[in-house]
Amino acid sequence: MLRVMVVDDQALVRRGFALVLNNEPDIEVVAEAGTGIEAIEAAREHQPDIILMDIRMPEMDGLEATARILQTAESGGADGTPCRVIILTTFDPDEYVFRALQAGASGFVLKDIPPEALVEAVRTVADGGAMLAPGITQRLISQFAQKMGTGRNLAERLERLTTREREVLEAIAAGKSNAEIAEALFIGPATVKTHVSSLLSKLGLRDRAQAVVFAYECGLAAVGERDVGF
Amino acid sequence: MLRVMVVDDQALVRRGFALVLNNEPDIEVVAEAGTGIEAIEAAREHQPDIILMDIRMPEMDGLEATARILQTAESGGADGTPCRVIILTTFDPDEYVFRALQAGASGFVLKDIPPEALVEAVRTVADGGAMLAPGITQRLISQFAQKMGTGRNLAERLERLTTREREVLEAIAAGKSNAEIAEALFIGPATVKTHVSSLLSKLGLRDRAQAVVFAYECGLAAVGERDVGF
DNA sequence: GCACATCTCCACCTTTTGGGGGAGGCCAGA
DNA sequence: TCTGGCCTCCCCCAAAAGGTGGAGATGTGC
Repeated sequence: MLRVMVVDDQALVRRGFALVLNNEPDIEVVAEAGTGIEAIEAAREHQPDIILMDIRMPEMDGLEATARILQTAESGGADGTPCRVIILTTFDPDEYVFRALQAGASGFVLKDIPPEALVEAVRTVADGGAMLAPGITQRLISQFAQKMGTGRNLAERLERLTTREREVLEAIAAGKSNAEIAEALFIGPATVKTHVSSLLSKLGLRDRAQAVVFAYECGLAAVGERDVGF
Repeated sequence: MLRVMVVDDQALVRRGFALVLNNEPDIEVVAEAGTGIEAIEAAREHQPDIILMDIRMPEMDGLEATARILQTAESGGADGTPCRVIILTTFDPDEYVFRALQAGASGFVLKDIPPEALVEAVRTVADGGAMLAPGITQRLISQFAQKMGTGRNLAERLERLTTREREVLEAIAAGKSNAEIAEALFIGPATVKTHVSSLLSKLGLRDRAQAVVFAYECGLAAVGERDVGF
């Protein structure tokens, strides 16, 4: 039995969703909340599997509440069910989607979703999947493809470099000094300087700082690969 | 009427999908293809609205074919319908998803999808949305949140900087030299040096190259914002 | 064999960078 | 009022970076 909690500041909306969900034999609405604060308390008390969360609410909005609930759920740890959140909203501005996914939401659907689709979304998310409104999925894909696709034209310039020069460029993009690069590649500092000069000239760059920018822009380096512990 | 093309190297699979789709009053399977090469030709000839594309195929795989079809569709331009592709596969390794989205696919679903869901996916994608298998959506979200989330802890370090120092850091991340930064901010070169020294020390960095890395990692700079024309 | 590219290193030089000071002006909060 | 942070700029200096030109040792392909 899927234990669901519905969070929305409008009681009528809550009742509507609860009705639809309780109509399913394997779904049970075990709690309701009207504000973010209430949601956090109720989540702790009732330990639902799924939370349907509105964004606009008094006291604390749904995104903030989502972040806090999922955060404590993680730190708590001992839960058999990690509890997953589906954001339910009337609008779909990018910023909301963005923050919702950051907060750890597993779904983001619009309130005009057909009842069957809502039920399906709940089951999908409970099953470990994620469910986004089609338009949102579309935008997520676009952004994803864009981030990954920018490298295409620049990657051609990359091919003009020799293997060694690419290795040096990678090291530069890791924030290494010439001396550190020499050590890492088991070559002399003078050789590193040769490679650096060569790759800068081939790529039309002026200094290693620009080389770092180039490495990120063309995909040779990517955000998240590196620990900035230097 | 939605004009659909089915691409799969197994004739039986094609017939199966065609049967399901032709059963819908508003959907018509107008073409079939058994290889990537055939798919490209058939797409040009029949101009379908939606293509259901298998990945594993002889001669040319579905991802390559997808990329080519969407590329020529873009360059062709004059099409009323841009033609959208749904990848249909038995497996879902990350690499495939990745390349599929890069190639421009609007959907990525597994072949064990229920018939109704497939029909819904076709309609959704034809409507401008996108449809991914729940697990894939989940992973896409994770990656997205990860990319965006890395900034959190680092962004705190950012807050230790003064406004001016952040501006200088942004300029550094744009590949500017101290002299160029001075010009851009209407201050003297000496002042720039002061700010640079200060921000490097505050962030625990050694040189401007590391500062560029930091800017990208914490989200101050992002791939795609910059034209690497230097 | 010869041409060609790559990788390795050297020396010499100029420019840039980064660190350590110090100093004046400005403004907000105690 | 005075303190402290911020922005501005200066000096001097050492280290790092970048450019130029040259050199020997490998290959690989014609």
